[in-house]
Amino acid sequence: MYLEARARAALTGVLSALRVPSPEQIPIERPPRPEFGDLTTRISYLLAKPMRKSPEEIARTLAAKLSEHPDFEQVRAERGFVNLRFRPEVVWETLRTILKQGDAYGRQALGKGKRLQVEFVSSNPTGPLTVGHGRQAALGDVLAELFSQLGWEVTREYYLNDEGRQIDLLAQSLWARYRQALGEDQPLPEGGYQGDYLIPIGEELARSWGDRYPEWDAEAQTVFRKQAVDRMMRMIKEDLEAIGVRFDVWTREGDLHRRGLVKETLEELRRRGAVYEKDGALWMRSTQYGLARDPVLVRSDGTPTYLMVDIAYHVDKYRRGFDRVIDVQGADHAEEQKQVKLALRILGLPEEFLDYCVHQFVTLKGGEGVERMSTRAGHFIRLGDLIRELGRDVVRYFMVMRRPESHLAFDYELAKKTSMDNPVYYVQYAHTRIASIFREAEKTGELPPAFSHPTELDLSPLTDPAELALIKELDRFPDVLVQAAGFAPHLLCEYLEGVAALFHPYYARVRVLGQGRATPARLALLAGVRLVLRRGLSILGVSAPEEM
RNA sequence: GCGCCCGUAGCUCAGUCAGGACAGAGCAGCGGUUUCCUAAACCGCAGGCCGGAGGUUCGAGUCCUCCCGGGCGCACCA
Repeated sequence: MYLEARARAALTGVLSALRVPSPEQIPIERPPRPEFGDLTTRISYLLAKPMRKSPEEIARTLAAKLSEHPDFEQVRAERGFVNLRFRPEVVWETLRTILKQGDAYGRQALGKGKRLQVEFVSSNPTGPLTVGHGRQAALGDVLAELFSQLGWEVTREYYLNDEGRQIDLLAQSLWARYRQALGEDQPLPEGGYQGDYLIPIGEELARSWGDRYPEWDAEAQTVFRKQAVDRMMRMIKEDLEAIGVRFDVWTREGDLHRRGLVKETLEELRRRGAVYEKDGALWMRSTQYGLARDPVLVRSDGTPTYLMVDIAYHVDKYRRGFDRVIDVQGADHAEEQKQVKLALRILGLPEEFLDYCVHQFVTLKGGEGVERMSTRAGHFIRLGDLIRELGRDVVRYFMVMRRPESHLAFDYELAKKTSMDNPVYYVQYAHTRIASIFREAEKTGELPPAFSHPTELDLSPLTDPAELALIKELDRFPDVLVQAAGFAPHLLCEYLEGVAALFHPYYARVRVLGQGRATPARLALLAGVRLVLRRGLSILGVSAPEEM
């Protein structure tokens, strides 16, 4: 970003000197090949029409003028592009500004003074978290952290659906397990929860309660509902802890009802003419607004649907003063999302208030087939088991290393490897190697009196192309964070792998310690690399180990 | 049937939002490298009509239309 700003400044100056109308946005990009320079602009293509000249000719004019600028070592007009290569002095200055910022490097003020809520996981308390929830947990947590880096005040929230039919079904399933533990041949209810995880809980309840609840009556229902939800939440919280996610706010569906919010929201929708009655139920007029169907808001038995409560919940989020809300959800909720957005529009909330980060499902590569996981059918892999096997770092990293809207084929064999084939270790090991050099430097007394005054560092020994390339890559970090926050955390993974991929060969080829004047300069470079790796990994919630 | 997402190297994926220079990475494959800050490494080679067909454009992996293949959704479930 530093280099881009310098290039932009230079280009703006030249355009006005040549009295060329500068377009709103001067495109400055990284060229596809290093031979084309550090940065490139295709501005000539944009100016070709208004100036009635060929891009090649414009590029030549711009290049001639730009080559007088002190920032550039080389300026070339090639096929209509203007390719820029910076003088090493400018690159060294870049490293100095990075080191000066220290741990603040990459932090930005884009969202300053604004409040953001990220709602994610929000898994129903009907079973332990699955691998699929793991993707959502990692995604939501990393997104939240990214926005926080960009200056937003972020709240992580979990919506807890602890009422309704699924919970009844769960409670009855647990009761059946309890009866089974007492030796009774009690079948699970139809459509009940078949997973093994209810068996030990049923056994435990049988031990402490004995035969106290022989019938599935009102009393048993109340008791088993509470018991089931409590036990499931305990499991879920354990799994969340294992993957390293902490929520600031837990909202229970029951609270929304108690506060009268659901009723109130329904009334408002009705007042705005978006509700009608049919077959004893209340429906929303979604088809009038171009959606495929009208959904039910209140069932004929008077209970609100999940959608109705969800709408009310989002109104509540708005009232709580958030400027923006991001819901991380699986692709199977697409229809629901359209309905909620429509309802909010009808209620007069701003269009940009709510955004969905939609992600596809996780399958296990190399496993038996690609069967979809289902909590109800008891067919799933527990997130907690995966973390115990692979570690939090690997699981978190693998969950966000692909674009959310792509299916994630979790490569278990690769995840299990502790070699640098595993991208997590590849990045972490770069950090470790640097840490090791600094430990060694301390021993040999080559560690300069800290890098607290980077302005005084003599970086001129950094002339190796790999050294300059590394600094230019470090310069991208703030920009990568902005891009990654656009629901694309995988870009941060790719970036970190790229930094590591520049560092490892450099490490293998160039010695840092015992190189006279070059040593402090190279240590400064390494300090910059270490800083960016540490910052990037920390945003992903992955550790940056000193040793491995 | 309708709607949304995906289809890029043997495999897993970037690049598609803002169209531009001979299409990138990792793994797998093949070949090489180790007196020195951890070889849990490094270097090199090979590998692709970017699912298909049209269209827009000076220029299309990228935009538009249609088709094919895969996933998801189309409940008074959540």
